[in-house]
Amino acid sequence: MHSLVEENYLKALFALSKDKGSVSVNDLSKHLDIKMPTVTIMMKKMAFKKLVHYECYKPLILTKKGKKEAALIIRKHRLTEMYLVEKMGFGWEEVHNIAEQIEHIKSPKLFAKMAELLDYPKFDPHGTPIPDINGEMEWKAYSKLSECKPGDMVKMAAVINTTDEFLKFLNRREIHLGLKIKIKSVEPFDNTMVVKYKNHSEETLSNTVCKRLLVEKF
Amino acid sequence: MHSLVEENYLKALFALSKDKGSVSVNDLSKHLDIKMPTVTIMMKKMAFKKLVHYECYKPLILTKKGKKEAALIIRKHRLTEMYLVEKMGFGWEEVHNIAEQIEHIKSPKLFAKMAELLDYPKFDPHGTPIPDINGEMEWKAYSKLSECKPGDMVKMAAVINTTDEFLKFLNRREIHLGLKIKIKSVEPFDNTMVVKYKNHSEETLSNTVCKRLLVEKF
DNA sequence: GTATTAAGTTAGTCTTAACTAACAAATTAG
DNA sequence: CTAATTTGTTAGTTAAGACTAACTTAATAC
Repeated sequence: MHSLVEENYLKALFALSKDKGSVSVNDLSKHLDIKMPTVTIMMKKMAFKKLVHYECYKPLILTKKGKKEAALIIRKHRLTEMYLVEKMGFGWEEVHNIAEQIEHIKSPKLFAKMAELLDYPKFDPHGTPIPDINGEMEWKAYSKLSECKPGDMVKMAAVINTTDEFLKFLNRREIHLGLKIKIKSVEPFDNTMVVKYKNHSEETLSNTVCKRLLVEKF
Repeated sequence: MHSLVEENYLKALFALSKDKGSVSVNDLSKHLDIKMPTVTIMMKKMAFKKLVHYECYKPLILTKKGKKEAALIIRKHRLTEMYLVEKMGFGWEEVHNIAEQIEHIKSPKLFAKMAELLDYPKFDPHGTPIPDINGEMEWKAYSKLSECKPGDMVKMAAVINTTDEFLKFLNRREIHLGLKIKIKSVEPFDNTMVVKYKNHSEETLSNTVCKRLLVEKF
């Protein structure tokens, strides 16, 4: 099995390589808050274990094996988040730090039981997909709220770049998954949106916020 | 906070000092399967942190602080065991290894929530008392089954020295907490007991087993 | 009460995973 | 296309927590 440290490198590599497919040593270093020389050394070790493709001065690419193992850690993380919210009554803004620790627990049975009790959930409390037991995961074709037009009616599907602070902000605005939102207008200067939902009078949402909300149009 | 390693030393010291109040370096070394020189070094570090009283060539004694911190780790362990059995459907023989890992999670909220959902349990699934939030714990005055006499009617109250193997043995014999047992006879040669319970025909239990079962007389 | 054995300590080494300082390669700017 | 900047690597150090070998103190035996 892998060390806790290695698991964190795997997760970071997986998260950062979402779009480009590869990651620079520099990005990984910044993301983990670990200095570059340490990252280089670690990449060589992980290359030896066939978790990452490493060549001097080239971008880092997870191997198939590395990708799968990363996805399985993320599976444990998201199952835990879902369990904490659904079965233990935590708020969606409280679960990240706990899941960050529990994801490293070595017990297939524990996570199998969570999955069973949750009836094999496909999404975590933030709408993010939970990889299956083989590490496979698919994003539905959601749009960013920031890309919607005035007049659109949308439903909140997922939150990205979740931080406690951002989730608390959404709590204060009573914005949650499944919420139906109508877009009233978009300020052309800074792309601020005026929206209407539930019994709220019109709310103004900055572009920073709208870029982090994924919605389904209908 | 303490490292995972330090927490394991604390737990071991606490467990071993149950009766004598102190522990030898040798005992601790054997219990943790860590060589004596390493233990000595660790004891000096923990003495510096005021977790243990250490003097060269003298037995090890936990400080008040060390005792409390050990009890709080044990609290997390036993709450977790109880949660896994009561809320997730695990068997009492499956939970030790998982709890051994979860006891190190840093999240007062997680354990507060477990305690709340379990309605502030006083005992774990093996009948062992769960320390309270201040690290206080009291054993009820149970007897060992091995110390009972023929004719005694007793109720299973707790299991000590729990190992997976022993618990599976009890499962096969359908012996569980709360079970009412009648002592038929004791073999004077090896203290083997013949007992009767539920719809079982007479069962024979070795002294090794009887010494690990705590019962309430009635 | 000395000799032997067991327990405890000291000194020195190893591994993992971090760091800084210094250097090398790649990229970007002019 | 060379110069400056950014990115990446190498070398050497550190801390935690383990080890073995060798030595010392304490306990036990006769």
